[in-house]
Amino acid sequence: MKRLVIIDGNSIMNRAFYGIMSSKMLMTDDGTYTNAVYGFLAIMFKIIDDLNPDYMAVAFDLKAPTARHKAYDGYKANRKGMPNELAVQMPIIKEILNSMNITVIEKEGYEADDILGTLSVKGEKEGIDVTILSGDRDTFQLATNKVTIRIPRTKMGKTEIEDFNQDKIEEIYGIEPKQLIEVKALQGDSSDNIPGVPGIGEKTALSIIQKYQTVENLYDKLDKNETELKGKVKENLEKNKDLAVMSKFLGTINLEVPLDVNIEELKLKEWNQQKTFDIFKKLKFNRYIERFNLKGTNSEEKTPENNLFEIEEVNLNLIKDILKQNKKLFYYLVTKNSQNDNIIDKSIEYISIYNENKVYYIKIDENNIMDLKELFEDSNIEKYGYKTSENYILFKQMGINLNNLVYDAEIAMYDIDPTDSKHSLEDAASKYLNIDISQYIKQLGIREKDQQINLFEQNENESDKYDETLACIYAYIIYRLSVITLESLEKDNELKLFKNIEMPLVEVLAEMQYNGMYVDKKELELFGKELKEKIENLKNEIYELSGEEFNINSPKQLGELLFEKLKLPVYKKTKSGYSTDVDVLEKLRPAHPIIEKILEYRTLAKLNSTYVEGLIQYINKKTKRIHSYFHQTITATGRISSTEPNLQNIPTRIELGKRLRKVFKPKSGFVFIDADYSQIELRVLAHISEDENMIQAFLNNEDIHKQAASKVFNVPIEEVTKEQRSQAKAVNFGIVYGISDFGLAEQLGVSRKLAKTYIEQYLEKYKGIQKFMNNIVEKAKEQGYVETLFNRRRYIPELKSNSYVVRQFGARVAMNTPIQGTAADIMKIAMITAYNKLKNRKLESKIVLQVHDELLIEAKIEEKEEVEKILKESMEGAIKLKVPLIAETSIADNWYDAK
DNA sequence: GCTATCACG
DNA sequence: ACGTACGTGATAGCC
Repeated sequence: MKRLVIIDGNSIMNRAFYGIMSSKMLMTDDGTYTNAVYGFLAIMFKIIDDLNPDYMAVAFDLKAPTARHKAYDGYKANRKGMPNELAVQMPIIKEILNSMNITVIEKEGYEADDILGTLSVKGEKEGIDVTILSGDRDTFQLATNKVTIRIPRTKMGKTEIEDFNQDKIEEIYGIEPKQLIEVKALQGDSSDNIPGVPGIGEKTALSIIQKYQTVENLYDKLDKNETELKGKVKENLEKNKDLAVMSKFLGTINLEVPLDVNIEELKLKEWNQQKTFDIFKKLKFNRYIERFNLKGTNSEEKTPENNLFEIEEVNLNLIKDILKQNKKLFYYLVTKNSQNDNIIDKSIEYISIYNENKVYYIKIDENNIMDLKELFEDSNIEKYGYKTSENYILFKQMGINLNNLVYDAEIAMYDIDPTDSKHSLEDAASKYLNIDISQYIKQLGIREKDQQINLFEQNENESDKYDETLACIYAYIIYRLSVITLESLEKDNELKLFKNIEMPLVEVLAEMQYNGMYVDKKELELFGKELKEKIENLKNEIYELSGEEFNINSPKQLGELLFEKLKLPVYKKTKSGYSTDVDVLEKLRPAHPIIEKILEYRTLAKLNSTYVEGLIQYINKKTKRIHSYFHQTITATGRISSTEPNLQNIPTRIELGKRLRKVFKPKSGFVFIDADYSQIELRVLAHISEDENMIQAFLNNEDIHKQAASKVFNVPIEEVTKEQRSQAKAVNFGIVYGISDFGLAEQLGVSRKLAKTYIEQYLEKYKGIQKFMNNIVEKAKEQGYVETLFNRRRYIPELKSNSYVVRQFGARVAMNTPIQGTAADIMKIAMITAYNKLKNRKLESKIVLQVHDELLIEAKIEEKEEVEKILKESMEGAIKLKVPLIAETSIADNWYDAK
């Protein structure tokens, strides 16, 4: 006799999820729970072992409402949605079933139960033994002596099963299985929110059905007053006939679901080995891999995963020989701290290299430095590395020019997902390759340094061996990452971005860091002294006005003074107490003379601590310059960021702060050439939205904020007041940020209603922008991400959030990222172009700083005209848009005057 | 290590 | 009814 097993997918997943949850939450490296999937498979494999079925199918519910929902709003209304930890596992189990060639059946408008029922009838008709595997007893109504219901139960961590066929059910309940529908009609079912007849429980319902067989017959007899029922029970039954009839409908499993599958198609087939292996590997289901002896293609390789890795200490000449054929160098640099005043205070200790399933490490010293130089300067050999900007500088400090750099693993991963902040090779190995590096090293029996606690046991060799092994694994990981991430970039249409923009930019940013900016330390210290004197005076004035001494820098203490002692009005609160930020203080300014002093104190304290004291410590003793890091893999939009120190937020808006820029100077014989993109983000917006009005404004070289004011306030352009222009400017900013009336109102200090009319007016006049904003959010929801003009991608999972606030944020991000990101891409192109022109023409002028829409070059006086032209042309010609790109340049002897 | 604040585009 | 402008980094206070 042939046998068909039909599994109730949702109910078994549910069982498995809650069954295994308590003991341990299984998880993959990226934090996806796998416990339900694991448990489901355990149950499924057990039934396959037990019954050796010929056919198999798994039925799932779909979200769409069924006939039952349509008939009764309350149906399953008290069901909570499944927890997210379970929901994420549903697609995984389906994928696995798919790889095992086990049929998954789902049908819109029907529940899994209906599919189970329909298939079981079909199977029985064809003379097949049927077993239904389900977690709940609702399916008992389907039992016959050919259709068995199997219920798994978890007891003390072990799964036991119980089978129910017609005989067994009759024995237990004293009625036929399908009469359970009648029982339920009277009794109801709280878990599905089926009402039943009030006052009737399991015992009563069962005894009634035992006597009267069906609901219809019962009511027939009741009508004719032919029953022995009496009292409350009778009364309730008579009063609630409607409920009983509807409950019967709700509780009846549909046996006639229109399914276009034949039993023959459900025949169990060979698994797709590779696919199943890949998934199990990813889920870390190693026990299943072993149990079914699954083999994937990569398991034959010599990799850290299977302990076949060979590590060799070699001479660099061997590597040079090998690479004569290969032309691809996968390397990782190990550094040590340097006592010198290096720009990055490290030097190279040794290098590891991967080549064709072998890894090598080479100690670097005076003897082989020339070999290293030859290798890395060879422009016929492609370099594949990690944190290559830092590599570039480390090499440069040794007199080596890193040539033909084609791949940086960190940047590749950043381009794939710029919002992922995990950048380490450990994270990458686990995320992209499913390799657990620390586990692997443990397997080798090498202990980490900090685990070698006992001094007598401490072993120099072992500690070295640990570092060497790790470095070798890193080189191998870089190789593997290059394969997988380049594929991924190609798939996402980001390969050009990576190859033509991101990788060439590495050298530009490294050079910027290497060049640094000269700072006149004496002048900076003098400025600091001036600040400190003023701060001291202000401090005393504030103490006098408040009548006590306190820490003005402490928002807590300041809040207590202002709002408790002085009883000033509270406009805004923070999580931890009163807000004392500028907005609040500005409002309070007329209320008390102390406010003005505090504001001034704040400004000066900030200038002194962040920009005077802060900057001084970064002046390199040897070069007298500041060598900030320019990070390429931090921002969500593609912009560069700057740290240690951040040179992208040196004050400029307030005059006193701006004076700081006077201490940034070119070296003697040089000048600063500064260039600023004019309105780059609005120009980008005009281009991608194709808005006619905004394009015209830029083509005619109009004042864009003035034009906006004229549109928003409906006045001729000549009559726009200063105030109106400034308000419209804020609207333009708002548009770029992904406008909200609240935000604009806050910014302008007007009512939300007024802000709303501004926005409506604006979008009414700039129809193209309105269309763009709507479309981009829709598109982002559909595909899950937005892109810049150069296909830089940012995923926006926020759009799927349950929280309105988070979804709104997602929408603003969808609007802002293509604008800010495209502007960032354009600037990167301009930088690469300018850099290459300076380099190719062997000019001595150097790019020293980028501030998003501004580039600063330290130019040799003799080269200044040529360089100014290069800079302007590189920026304006970076790409041709529907509107011109304008870069305004100026030449000066310090950064302050270069504006 | 987190929070509040403030500097920039 | 809810509670928001986009993207960053550094410092000081406080637990």
